[in-house]
Amino acid sequence: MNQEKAIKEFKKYANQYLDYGEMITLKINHSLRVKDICKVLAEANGLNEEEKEIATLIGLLHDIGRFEQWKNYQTFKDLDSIDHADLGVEILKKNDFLRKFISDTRYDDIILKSIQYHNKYQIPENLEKWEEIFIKIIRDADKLDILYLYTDKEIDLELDENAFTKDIYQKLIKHETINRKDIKTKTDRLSVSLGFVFDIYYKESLKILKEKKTLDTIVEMYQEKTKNKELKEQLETIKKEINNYIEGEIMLDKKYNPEEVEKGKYEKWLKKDYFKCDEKSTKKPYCIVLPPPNVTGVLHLGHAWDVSLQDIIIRYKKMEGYDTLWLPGMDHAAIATEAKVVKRLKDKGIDKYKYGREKFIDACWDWTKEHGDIIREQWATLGVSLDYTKERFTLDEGLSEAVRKVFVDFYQEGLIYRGEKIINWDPVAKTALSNEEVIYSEEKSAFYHLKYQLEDSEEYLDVATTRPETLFGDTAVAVNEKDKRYKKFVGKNVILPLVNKKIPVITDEHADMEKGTGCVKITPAHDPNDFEVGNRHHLERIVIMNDDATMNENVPKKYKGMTREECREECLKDLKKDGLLLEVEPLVHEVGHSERTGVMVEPMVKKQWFVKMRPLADKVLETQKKKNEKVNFVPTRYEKTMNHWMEITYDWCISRQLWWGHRIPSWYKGDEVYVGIKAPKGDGWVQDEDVLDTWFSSALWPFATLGWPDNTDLLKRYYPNSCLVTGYDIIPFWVNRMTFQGEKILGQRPFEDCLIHGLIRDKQGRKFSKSLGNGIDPFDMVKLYGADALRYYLATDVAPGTDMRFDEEKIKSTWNYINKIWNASRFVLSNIEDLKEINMKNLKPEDKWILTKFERMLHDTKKFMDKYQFNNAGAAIYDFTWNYFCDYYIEMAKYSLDLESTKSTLCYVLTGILKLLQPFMPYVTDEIYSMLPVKDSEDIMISEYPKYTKKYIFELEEKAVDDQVDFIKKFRNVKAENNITKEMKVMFDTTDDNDLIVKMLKLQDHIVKQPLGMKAYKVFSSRVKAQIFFEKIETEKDKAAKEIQIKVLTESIARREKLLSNDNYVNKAPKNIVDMDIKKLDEERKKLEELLK
RNA sequence: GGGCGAUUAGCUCAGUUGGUUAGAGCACUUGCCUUACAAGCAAGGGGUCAUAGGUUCGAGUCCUAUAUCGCCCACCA
Repeated sequence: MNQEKAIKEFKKYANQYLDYGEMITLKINHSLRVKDICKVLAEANGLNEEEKEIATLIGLLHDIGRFEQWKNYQTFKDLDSIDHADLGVEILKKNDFLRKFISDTRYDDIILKSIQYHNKYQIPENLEKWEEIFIKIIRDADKLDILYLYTDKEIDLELDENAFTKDIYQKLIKHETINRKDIKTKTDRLSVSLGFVFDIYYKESLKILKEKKTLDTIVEMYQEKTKNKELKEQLETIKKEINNYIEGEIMLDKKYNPEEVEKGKYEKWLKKDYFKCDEKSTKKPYCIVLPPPNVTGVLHLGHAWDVSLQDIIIRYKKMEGYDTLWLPGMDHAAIATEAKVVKRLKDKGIDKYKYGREKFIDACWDWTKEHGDIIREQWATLGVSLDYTKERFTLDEGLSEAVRKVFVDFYQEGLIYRGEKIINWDPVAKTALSNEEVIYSEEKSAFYHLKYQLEDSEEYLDVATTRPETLFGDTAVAVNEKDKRYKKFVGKNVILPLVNKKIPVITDEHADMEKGTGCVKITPAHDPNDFEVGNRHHLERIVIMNDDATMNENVPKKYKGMTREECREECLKDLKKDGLLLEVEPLVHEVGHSERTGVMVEPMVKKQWFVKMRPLADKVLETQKKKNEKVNFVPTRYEKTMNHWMEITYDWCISRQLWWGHRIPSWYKGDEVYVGIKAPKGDGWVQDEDVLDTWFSSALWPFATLGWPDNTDLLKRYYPNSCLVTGYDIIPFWVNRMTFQGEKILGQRPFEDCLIHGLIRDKQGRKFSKSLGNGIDPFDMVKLYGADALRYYLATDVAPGTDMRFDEEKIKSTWNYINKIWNASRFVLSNIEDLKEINMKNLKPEDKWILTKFERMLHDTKKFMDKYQFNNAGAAIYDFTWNYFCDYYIEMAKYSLDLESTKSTLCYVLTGILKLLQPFMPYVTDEIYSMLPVKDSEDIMISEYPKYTKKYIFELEEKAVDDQVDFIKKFRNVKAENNITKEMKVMFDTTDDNDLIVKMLKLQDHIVKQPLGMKAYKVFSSRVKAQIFFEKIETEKDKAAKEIQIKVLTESIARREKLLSNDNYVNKAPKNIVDMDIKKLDEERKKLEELLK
């Protein structure tokens, strides 16, 4: 039969891949090539081209594993002539890349396992024996990751002469970039792709078992085939076992799968209204308002960090019995959003100004809706418990009302005024900017020394400037009064170059004798300092630029219409021509750029609205001195950041020449100005075209969202907010402004605590930026490791207030941690199914021990949680869970799983761990909690946080078991260090009950009652003493190690002896510290004695 | 120029009012298929806590100076 026909035939069966028998028969009969089998199966599984290729590779990898004679294979001569399995081995041996590739995917384990099993279950001679092995293997199936069973050589594949090895080898090389996740998925789908191998990949087999398909089918099939009565009966038993297994033990997959766990949970929580606050509740209120993300974009890692911290606080407080409100919302982000919408329209060929204000604002609302939906979806993915019924927007009706009221009130009080000042002008967005919106960056430039000729004289002034093009706006030259060099010039006029206008030489303190030449040209309309000088000397302000920073009619015709940059070039040329350019001195200096548009900011005189800051800032500084009224920053050092800002702040320019935002509630008619919440009556009034700085509205966020200016129940209950969480970069923009607004408007701090976190950087410590291309999408991390792992990592990686370097490895290791919890839970759950209630009677010492350890950990954890030290809280729980509960208690519990006390303890402690972790990992804890046989509430997130109780502190048992653990560790250490193996015998010198130790160390077959006549090594803790007898040849290395140990011990003993003989120390140091030293000294002496024997 | 912070293992970070032999994760070495987990278990190696002084019975921790790095603010004719 030719290959084509065979493939066609095989295709028919490809979808029924569960029937191994058929597959084998087919493949054998048709001599199908592995390549073709893979291809067909890939197609049947609906894989695309690329996946198909990977599938083929996986097929080969599976195949490598079946090879047994690899040890005999010596050379790698001819790719085409060798068996593909040989090739696999050779590739493994010779190709580092592939080794790594396979190692990364854990395939080397699979391969090793398969070889091991190959050895364990000998290849049978005939079908009868084959069945026996098959039964054995089915019995083992639930314990194994993967099984390979080879029939015999006859049914191996026959490769045709054009073995595909070379081809596949090439492909393997090509696929360096396949990541593990892909392999895993594809493997699952293809785990039965090679019919000549029985590979029951665990996950697949679980599915199959659950669906009661394959194993039943296979068992039945072999029941039919076999004539052996005994076998038939055995198979029947297996069938029963399988059924029990399906119904009983299998509740959780062997490996933690975040995708499965997280599916549907958020919807469930929403449906049950778990996130809603309860204004009517008698519980204590706890409120956080979410820093509203800008609707400009989607959430990034920084947001994920920010919301994770808040969610942890909210979930913790909820479990602690508070009525929690976490109020979500978004920020209209005036200039940022406007810039994005302008760009979007521009891409469509639409000009903002031609489009018109109304239509433009509609376009902004469309943008807002689109991005709002994405952001809400992202919140859901992260599992954050926001109360969506209270969601707000900084530009919604209520906020608009609040904004207008504040504006009008402040205006009437004189805290808001309109005036001409130098402001930072963004010539692209054509709007004013606040100081905070200007970013300074270094730029290469030059000091240009210009010749300002004295009127009617040959003498001149050397005026240095970095901006020669602004000379058209010059109205004076200033020198310092004390500067003797220029005394004679004062009061005279100089000729302004290029325009030949006379301007006066004046004295002003602004001119610094030390700097430059000591002469400053004064351009009052285009420099903040010069503006001040101009005010002092009543100088004319000549604005020389249009709003787009091109030169206007106040410059000579030649330059009109040029950009700033063009004008500078042209001026320099002309100055040089006239011999007025004295010197060009290269210089690097900081130049201000617009945060949003990136363009160089032009200082310009403009009429703008301002908030008078001094009285507001002073009020904050006053309040911050009062312990019970101030905003408490965590960490406290950020208090200084705010205070410093409050001290140096000056008037806040709040008007923006934009369309998207709160329009200024001010109307004009001729010279008349009306400021009010509503438009004035009568005709002819025109409203101010400008809108307010976005931070003006977000500064009202902590109370406007709760209903202010109405005195609502919500406001009364949740203001001041309990806590605010944000990054330190936002302190000047937002935290400060919320603080003075809250204190001014409501007379109280906006929030009691302010938890500050840092910025996220990449692994090299660089900021994430688009230009570097080092951005990480948090939701890619969620896809790979789950939201729980991401949240836990973000919350626990660094101490509060510090920057974080993003490290994917750490998220991976968090996955490991969750997997550990997952598996511990599987173990516990499978052993406490029949538990009806927690019964703490007849506790064994180890039960009391773990309960005590738990209580102690709980005590610490709560302390850390209350101080927002999630890194410490996380570490405390981690240490307990892994190093005490998993490594010791579960191991100890294995010997008394039938006792109710053990089951109760397991359940109690596991429940406790889950509850403590719930705020960090809401999804996986919800999943496991839901399977507990005994629990105190429907879902974990509404359950009570464990309360510290002395009831479960058992100091005696704690010490006793601590000592046993100490002994176990020491014993293992001695064993490992001395290479003591199976032959050892152990004798306990102490008569106490050492049952637990014997079991934990698996010493049952090694106990002797009398000392043996061979080398003995003493192992002792405070209470347990034992001797290990073993044959040992002491090597040089051992001797050297012993020497070092003796040296270290001797030094330590000497140090301690000296310390303890120091009366100063013994008298002044705390007793427990001294006692500790005495105890340690004693132990060290004993140990040394032992070593010197 | 003013202010704030950092410097601890190869890497990323903890380290509480000064107190046991300075910890964790990853990486590394050795052994292990151990009935929850091999993405695991057991054991181990690895640190002059940036440097120099000081206070103290005792300093990673407090003080002073220096170096390096980072951030914020201001200035920049």
